[in-house]
Amino acid sequence: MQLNDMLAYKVAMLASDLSGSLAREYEAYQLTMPEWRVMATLGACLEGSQSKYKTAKEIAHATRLDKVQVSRAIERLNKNGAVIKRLSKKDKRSSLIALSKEGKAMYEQIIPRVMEWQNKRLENITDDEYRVFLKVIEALTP
Amino acid sequence: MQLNDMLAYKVAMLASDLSGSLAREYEAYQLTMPEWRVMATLGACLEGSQSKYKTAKEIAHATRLDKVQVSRAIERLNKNGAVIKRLSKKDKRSSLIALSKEGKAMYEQIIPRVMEWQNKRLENITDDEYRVFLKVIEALTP
DNA sequence: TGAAATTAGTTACAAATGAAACTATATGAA
DNA sequence: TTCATATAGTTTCATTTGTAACTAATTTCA
Repeated sequence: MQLNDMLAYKVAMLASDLSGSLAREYEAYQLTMPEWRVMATLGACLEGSQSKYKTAKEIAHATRLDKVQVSRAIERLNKNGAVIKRLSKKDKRSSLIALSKEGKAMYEQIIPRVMEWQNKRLENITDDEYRVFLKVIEALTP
Repeated sequence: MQLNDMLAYKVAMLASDLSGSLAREYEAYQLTMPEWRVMATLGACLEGSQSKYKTAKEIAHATRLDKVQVSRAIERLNKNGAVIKRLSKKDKRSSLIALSKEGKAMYEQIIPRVMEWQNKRLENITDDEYRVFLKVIEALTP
């Protein structure tokens, strides 16, 4: 069996390539990958009717980062003014996090770049193929 | 845009899940992921007509690990007797690496487990779907 | 109630990682 | 040749990362 044939290896290669390539879109804003994921999560929830505040736990769940990474990302984003933090009255152990005005502006600058990056990556792939691709990803994820 | 919709994120999640899950198959042999990849590369080349010896550079290329990781993996595998190392006469800077007898035996124990693991993962996916999946991976990789 | 167990988030520490410097050899052009 | 440049692989060191311990608050149920 060739390493090339191996599923986990192939997917790991693709992931590392995609992540690295995508990172170039937000590195210009001095964001690390965990930081960008936190911002993306907070940005996404601005659109729906839900609260714009999320706890670190909710962010960890949405991004699938562990709580230490989330804590560190929030700390840095907060220090740089991209997110605000207020103590939850309901549960004094946790804070409620949201994008600040500056953070929202940054998010809105980055999102189109990410969309464009993704569209470019997908341009040689038909809708049908992509649908199957997503379905297989779904099926491979337990 | 939801984080969930994002290509790079989805693939990264899948990769981390697959790698972690596969790792359980070789962790029993005290191998780290780079070490397993090195062994898999050396094991795969036993089958063809090619030489069973590979340089660290060739291994780095095949595994897509960087040379530092390869150097460290080889060092540990060599210390544990899984690979042998002999100086290349052609180029005294580099060594030729191959699986030792014990290393080959270990490889042959692990490979069926990896195959089985992979087949199990793929069991809900049709051949056609898998073919498209691989094709999309191909198309996404520049 | 209230003591025991659980949970949110942070901190401290150890292991993994990666970039850059380094050693030894090889290549190439003057 | 010989000097400059390039390459293989290792070592060093700083950063990243993940695990485990910790603090503070909350929940559970006897």
